[in-house]
Amino acid sequence: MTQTSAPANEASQEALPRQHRHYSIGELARMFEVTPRTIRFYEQEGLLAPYREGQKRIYREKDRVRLKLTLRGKRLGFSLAEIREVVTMYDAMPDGNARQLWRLLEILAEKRDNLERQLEDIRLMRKEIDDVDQRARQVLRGLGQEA
Amino acid sequence: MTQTSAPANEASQEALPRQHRHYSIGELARMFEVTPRTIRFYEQEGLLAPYREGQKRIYREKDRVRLKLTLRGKRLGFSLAEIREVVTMYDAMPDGNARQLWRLLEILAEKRDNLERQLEDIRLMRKEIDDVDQRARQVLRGLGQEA
DNA sequence: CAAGCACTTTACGTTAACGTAAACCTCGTT
DNA sequence: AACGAGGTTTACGTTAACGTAAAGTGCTTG
Repeated sequence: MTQTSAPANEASQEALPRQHRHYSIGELARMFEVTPRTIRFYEQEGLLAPYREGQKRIYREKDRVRLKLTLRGKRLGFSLAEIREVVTMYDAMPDGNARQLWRLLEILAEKRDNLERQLEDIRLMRKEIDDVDQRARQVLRGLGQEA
Repeated sequence: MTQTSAPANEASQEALPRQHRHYSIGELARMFEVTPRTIRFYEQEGLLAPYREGQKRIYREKDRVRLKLTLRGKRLGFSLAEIREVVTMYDAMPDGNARQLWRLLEILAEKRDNLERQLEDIRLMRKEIDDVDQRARQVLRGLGQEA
C-alpha cells in the first residue's frame, strides 16, 4: 500500500494458454508483479510448496492460486502468519480432527468480522475523502481555477 | 491487524460529557485502545500537535479526530507517511496554492482507487471464506458433529 | 568457448511502527 | 515524609517483510 503506482488487483492475465499447468519463479513473479525474492520468501514462510526439477522450483496451478490468495490477503492487511494459519488448516481439512476444524471455523469467523469492520472503515473514509475533495474544489473555484 | 483480540472500529465512547474539550494522553490512549507511546510517536511523525500545559500534553477535539482518522487509515493499510500527506495538505488548504490543491485532488483520487480495489478484494475474500466454511462444516457433519 | 540468461543459496541490510527500559518530575494522598 | 499514579525525555530493542549483493550452476546461442 505504500507504493504509489497503484498495482492491479490480480495478476496481469497475459491471456495465455490456461493449460500451462506449471510456471517458473520468474513467470509467476511477472504475473503478479512481485520479485522472485518475495516468492521464495513466501515459500520459506510455509505459504508455497513448489516441487523441484533438479535445482529449479516448479509451480503448479495450486501454487499460483495460493500466491494469489496470499497477495490478496496482504492487500487487506493480513500478516503472512495469519494467512498461513488459514491456508495450512485448509489443506489439512479432509483428514483434520474435529478440534482443528472447529478452530478453523473460529478463525474464519474472526476474519469475517475483520472484513466487516474494514467495510465500515472504507465507507467512512470514502465520505471523508469526498468531503475533502469538495472543499478543495471549492477553494480552487475561489481561485478562478475550474475543477 | 495482527492482534487476535478484534479491537473495536472506533473509540470506546464511554458515553462521557462531549464537552470535555481536552484530554490527557492517557485518556486518549484508553479511548482508542492504543498505548501512550503510540500517540507520542504519531506526534513525532507530524500527525498530532497537542499544545502543552507546562510539561504535559493536552489534546483537543481536533487532535482526537485526527487520531481517529489516523487509526482508521492504518486499519485500511495506509502508512503513516501517506496519512500525514493527506492530513497536512488538508490543513494547508484554505491558503494553499493551486498546485498544492491539484496535487491533493490527485492523491484523493488515488486513495479512492485504493479503496475500490480493497472493496473488490473483500468481496472475493468473503467468498473464499464462505467456501472454506462450507467445506469445513461438511466434513464436521461427516464426523457426526453438527456445525 | 565465451557470453548471457534464468535460476540457485547464503547472508547481511533496511524500513516502519512501535515496545521497553531507565531515570526523572509533580501532583494529591496517606 | 513517603508513595503511587500519571506524566515526561532519551535511547536502545524488536518484528515483519522483504531488498540487495555475492558467488555459483546450467543451458543455449552467436
